[in-house]
Amino acid sequence: MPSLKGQPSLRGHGAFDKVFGEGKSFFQFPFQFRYEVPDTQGTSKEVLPGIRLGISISKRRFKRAVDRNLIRRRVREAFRLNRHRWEEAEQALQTGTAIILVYSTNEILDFERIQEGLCKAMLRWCRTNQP
RNA sequence: GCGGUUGCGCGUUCCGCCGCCGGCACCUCGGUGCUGGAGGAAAGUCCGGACAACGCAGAGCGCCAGGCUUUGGAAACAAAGGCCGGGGUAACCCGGCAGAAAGUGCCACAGAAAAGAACCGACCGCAAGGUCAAGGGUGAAAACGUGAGGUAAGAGCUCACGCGCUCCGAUGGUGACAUCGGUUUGGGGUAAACCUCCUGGGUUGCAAGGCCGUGUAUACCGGGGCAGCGUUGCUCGCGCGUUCCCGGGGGGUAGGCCGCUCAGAUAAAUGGUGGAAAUGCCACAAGGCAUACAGAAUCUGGCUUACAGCGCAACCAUUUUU
RNA sequence: CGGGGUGUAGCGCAGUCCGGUUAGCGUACACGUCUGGGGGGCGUGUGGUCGGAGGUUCGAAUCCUCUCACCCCGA
Repeated sequence: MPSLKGQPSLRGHGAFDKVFGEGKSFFQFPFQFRYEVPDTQGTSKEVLPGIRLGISISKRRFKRAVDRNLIRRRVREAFRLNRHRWEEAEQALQTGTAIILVYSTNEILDFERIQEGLCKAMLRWCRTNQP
């Protein structure tokens, strides 16, 4: 998974399983957006502040490793370039949180489409976080 | 010029901006600078090797792989050559290679018979019976082919020529083998059926294996200790022993480091965007579209599979001109 | 990254080791029949590139090689 500067990426079997098991989710094309519920009695004490991002691309959908690499890099680049748009919400968090983007379509989308979908998804996450 | 065959090689390049991973050096401790950063198949994991753990006196059985020759190689395998079969006008390409006369098995249907065969048939004979394997039909496959002699009829029964096999000799070649001569013989197929012979392989694999840390119930073994019980009424001694402590042992839990590499990974870094150039296709033009197959995970030698295009060399066929 | 397995009617499976006669069974589907009707029983029938491509063989679902899917196991 991508190691973004200053923001550790989401890694380790335990972390992934926790988000998939306990977290909430919604769907915004082309992603299934899974995120960790922030205030769980302060159990995540070792976690650094900010967003930890995980990207999941199914081997079932894309058989070739080249295709999975391409999609993952496009998603990560889109996240990096548009990060300023949800910076306020990110800094409002007291503790860190984890997000997993599950790429849920069978087509390899170009960068513009991925960027559009990612921004919509992130802004939607910001709204659910601060009502 | 056009088309083709073979062997090699390349398989996009450059610049601007914003970024990623590793290493090194500074230092205000998370910034700055320097530097390295996917392939010919990295792939499939089909064979090898290194390396690691375990096993091992020596040998055998079993299993797996290979099987013409020479050379290279640790082995897989490769290159050149030989023979056989197939494709192409040609250059050339593709496939195969010990043993079926050591033995066992199988050969459906059809057919008399599928391996030491006899139904129809031919001949002798009144008949019983006997001799024979030419011709017939079946089948994927039927017991050397053609001609002549021979015979009751026939048959490699004999002869000539041809084909194949065994052995011997000569010449050429390192050799497989080729050519020629002689000799013996004429009894299918299948070993990607069992098998025989020769050669190679101990087994399991980096999730191997080692170190550190975390740390809970305790089958079992050894040592120590309090109380207790037994051994004679008591003491010593000896034995037993719930529980406690220490060590061994097996079972279970989340993680880090080494192995692990001047690419070197905790779920895994090489990207995004803009502009030129090159090549191909389309178009009168402006211009437009496309640039393959595909992404390292201990390293390495092969094999196989995928692959848009382009360049070079040799050769073949065809057309035109000289 | 290493081991290992499975592809056969719409669905679930035999057959593959040891090649040959018709690729079989259950279920589903269609028709007939038993019943006043449903359910169920009985009978008949339809339905197969044996995952794909080469090879060995007279002959391949079966043997050999390559390839494509899917599924297990191993910190």
